[in-house]
Formats: sequence, C-alpha cells, structure tokens
Amino acid sequence: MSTRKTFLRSPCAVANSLDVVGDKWSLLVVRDLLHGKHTYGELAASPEGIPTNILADRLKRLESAGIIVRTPYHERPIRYSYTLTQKGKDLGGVLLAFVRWGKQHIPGTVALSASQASDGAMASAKNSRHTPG
Amino acid sequence: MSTRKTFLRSPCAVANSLDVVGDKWSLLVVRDLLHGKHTYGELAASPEGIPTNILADRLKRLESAGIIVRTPYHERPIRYSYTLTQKGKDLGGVLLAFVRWGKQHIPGTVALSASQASDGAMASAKNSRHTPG
DNA sequence: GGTAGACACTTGCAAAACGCAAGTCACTGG
DNA sequence: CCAGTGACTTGCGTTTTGCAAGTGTCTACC
Repeated sequence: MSTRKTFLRSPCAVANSLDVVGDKWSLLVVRDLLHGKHTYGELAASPEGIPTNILADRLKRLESAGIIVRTPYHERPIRYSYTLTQKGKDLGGVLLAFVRWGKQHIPGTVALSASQASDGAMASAKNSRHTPG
Repeated sequence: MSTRKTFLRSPCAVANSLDVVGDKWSLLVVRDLLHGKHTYGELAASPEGIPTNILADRLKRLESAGIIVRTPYHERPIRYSYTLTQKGKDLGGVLLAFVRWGKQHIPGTVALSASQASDGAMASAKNSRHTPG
C-alpha cells in the first residue's frame, strides 16, 4: 500500500513531517503510546480529552503512515492493541523538543512524557505527580 | 504578560506547545523567519504556498503568543517587519527534531532549514541568510 | 435469562478552520 | 491618469473538528 503514493508539496523535511503529524492530536497519541498506553480506551482517557471520532481517525492515519501498528489482543469481540513502530518511536525526539520548549516558555507546564524515550536529560519527571497525562 | 492568562487544558508541555504551534503552518512560518525572511511578501512566497489569509492570521497568533514581534520598517504606507523573539528562536530545536525525523523517515525530503545549524547552534541563527527553502 | 455495564468504535450534525480568489488601501512610477 | 506592488482583508465554499449519542460484542451479577 505504498507505491509512490506521496506527492510532496515541497522537499522540505519540516513541511512533510507536519503533513504527517502536524495537527493538535497526533503527537499526543504518540506521546501516550510512548508512555506505555496501548488500548483505545487508555488513549481516549487522556486528560486532554480527545474526541473518540478524532482518536479513531488519528489511529487510522498513524497506522497508514507507518507510525503505529495495530495487533489484535482479543479475538471474539475483536480488540486491538496499538504500538509504535521504530518510525513512531523516533518521534520521541520531536516530543522531547516540544517538552523542552513548553517547559521553558509556557508557565504551568510540566514534562509528563517522552522523557525517557530518547534522551535522559529529563528522566526526573517521575517523582512528580503521576495522574495519567 | 505572563500572569495566568490562559487555562491550560492539561499541564502537559507537549499539549500546550501544540496548542500554540500545533498546526500545519505556524512552524513553517517560524522556519522561514529563522531562515532570514522577515516581510509578509517573503513569507507568502514560500514553496508550500501558504494562503495569504492564513498567513495574516498566523502572524497575529504568533505575535500574541510572544513568538514573533512586528516592527514597522516603513511609515506612510505602514509596512511591518517580522522577527522572532527568543521564545520563537527556541523553536529551532523543535524544527531540528522534525528535520531529523523527516529526513530519516520520509523519502524525498531534504533539510532546507535548520539543518546546517546542526545541533545546538539553532539559537544563533540570526542573519545568516542561506538559500531560501 | 434478563439486565447492567464496559470496551471499541461509528454516526450525525453544528461549529470552526482552511483554502482559493478577489478586493482594498497606500503608495510608486510612467 | 493608469498600471503595478506590498500588505493585508473579505467572501464563500470545502474540509476538519468536536460534542453527543448510538452500535455491537462480550462479561458480571442477580
């Protein structure tokens, strides 16, 4: 399902990355996945309150972008588990950059995710509160 | 300008960063500004072709978010020059993370910005004026 | 075996954002 | 006076978002 399906609107890596994950929700889903969540219900329960139709749509998009994979973990009422591919895990660097910027420039924010993903610089985000999100 | 003017939908730095620059165009504007562009016309001429109403809106949003500042460079037909604040320049780290990810995972993309600044040097991207992206 | 949940989604709209084209305003140059 | 440029603004149709409610399949309890 991927034989030259992409016309790039420009060769810029930033522009094309944003075409894939440049919306308000995709990276939050990746963040939660990186955090160890892996079911639809866990993802839907994040404190930002993603609408369920958006979540379903983002999961489809992220899957077809090769960022996550969907594997059944229960058969008869079919239930899927979502996990990051390497491509998805590599977004940890982007998440970390956002965490750093947000912590530095938006008062009241803390690092709740991505800290141990690709850089140990802020692995101390665990001693704080740990309500999911 | 930082006395709890906004209700954060969650304390997560990623979520709040995305509320500010989590759309398809804002970071491209920042990229161009980092690249040395600074007038409306230069920004509108980027290869991704941002619609002018979107550009005008993003410039307002980025200004009220403290990411850019607008200073007049011509008086009688008033013309403004847009430049990044430190907060805006610090988004270079995010851009760089996107460049890395895009180059690694999206075939056909190249780093047209932020790449030659390598790792930590983004913050010093002032007026180097490389080839426009 | 009937009712009550939970989980993983879908579906139906209304509201907002986006994107294209065209228009405006203040000048400059001929 | 008329064409043109730079910096926006306005109109309007399309797309995406967001809220609520609904569906289907099971498990739990009585």
